[in-house]
Amino acid sequence: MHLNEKQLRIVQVAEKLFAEQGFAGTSVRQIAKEAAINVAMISYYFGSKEKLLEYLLVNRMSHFKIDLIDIIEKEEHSYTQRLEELIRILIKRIHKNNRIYRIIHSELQSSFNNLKFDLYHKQKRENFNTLEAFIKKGQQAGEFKKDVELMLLLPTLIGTYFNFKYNQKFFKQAYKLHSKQDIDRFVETKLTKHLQSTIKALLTYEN
Amino acid sequence: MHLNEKQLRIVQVAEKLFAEQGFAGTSVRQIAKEAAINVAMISYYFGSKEKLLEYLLVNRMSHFKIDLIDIIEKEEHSYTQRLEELIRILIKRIHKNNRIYRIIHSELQSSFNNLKFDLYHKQKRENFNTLEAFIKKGQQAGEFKKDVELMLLLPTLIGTYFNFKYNQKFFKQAYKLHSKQDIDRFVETKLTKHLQSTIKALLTYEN
DNA sequence: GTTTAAACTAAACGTTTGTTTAAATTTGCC
DNA sequence: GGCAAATTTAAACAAACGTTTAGTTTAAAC
Repeated sequence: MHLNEKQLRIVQVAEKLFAEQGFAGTSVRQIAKEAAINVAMISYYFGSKEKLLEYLLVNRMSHFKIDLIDIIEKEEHSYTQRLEELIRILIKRIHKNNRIYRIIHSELQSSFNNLKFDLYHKQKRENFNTLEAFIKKGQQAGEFKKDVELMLLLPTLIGTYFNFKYNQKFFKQAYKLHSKQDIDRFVETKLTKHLQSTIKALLTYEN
Repeated sequence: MHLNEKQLRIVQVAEKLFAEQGFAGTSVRQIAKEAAINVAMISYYFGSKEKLLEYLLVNRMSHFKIDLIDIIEKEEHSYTQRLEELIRILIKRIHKNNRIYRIIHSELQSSFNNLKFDLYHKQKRENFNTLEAFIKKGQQAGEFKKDVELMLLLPTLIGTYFNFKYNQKFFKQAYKLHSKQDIDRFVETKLTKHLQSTIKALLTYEN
């Protein structure tokens, strides 16, 4: 499905508002107003508000699968170096797509019909498998220690980012992050470095 | 304000539903039905749906301030031991109050009038200050290394927990956590241990 | 210039929303 | 038992909700 200019505007506004106010907290009239289109166009193009969300999720989720393979297989670098690069890419990707993650987080628990979240779970598992395989190889190579709860590595990475995001107002004043650029830079530098140090320490520190 | 039986039921049901479905996604009629009271009673006792949320937030937030002092000042234990105990208590507390945290996370970004969140920010800062003071003492004692992004320690702790929580369906099947007790035990053991190892590694591992 | 399908609009639809009302019931006090 | 206040109820309220309708405009094809 190729989106025309108006459809694109609807999707973009919906993504922003769903992320900020939740699905139930956003009315189709608000979307229409902000996208400068008639309310009926949402039903006309997407069928319903629910289906607009579905379109959003399914189409944006395809960006989720992280091309970690390229980084992981760079055998000229140490496992630690590759781990750092991997974390950098992961956080960059999540920061870029943080809106769709926020929508999923809030809708995942309410919706009983989790059919549209199957893809999410599938990609989550794939990402985990890739990461697990990499770390196990690093453990065999003796660079990473064993006895680590691998399943909780991604929650620590992703969770740290989102707890920062959810408490943005708090960190904005603490770190004097005034503009969007300030925040982008903070995520790219301080937050990424923190996570690199943390996971590296966990995987290499003995006892 | 002392709550009678019905008021208590309203507050408990509201907390559950707001956490699961969001504030906008929950209707007063649904709260009334689940609490087995008449819809009008919500307005009668709390004034409005909005004020019910406010009551919930203000009253439950008083549980947030963590009595870390007792642990921190146990000078017969090493800083590392105290750190581990501190993390255990923190996660236990968050897990117990996870609903109110979820409500705050989702409403914090939507509400412009963040007056009712001032208390939240205040307590967040206090908790951070306590933790910061403790770690700095540990650094002076030579037990903890320097050059750590202290401000991001709590996001890593709390964020890991909530990313686990938000993806509960995923972890339920991965770890075969069928009952609520299974989850409680997982949080108490595996997740807590993971965080203890992680933060300990970060604070003690050199380079 | 006429035809046809797609794009678009304003208005109306039936529900559901949070809240109020007015009457009924319960409670505690004398 | 009688009375006033507090509690509880069902019904009604206006406003907002997502969606549909019926009609108009636009644009391309012939």
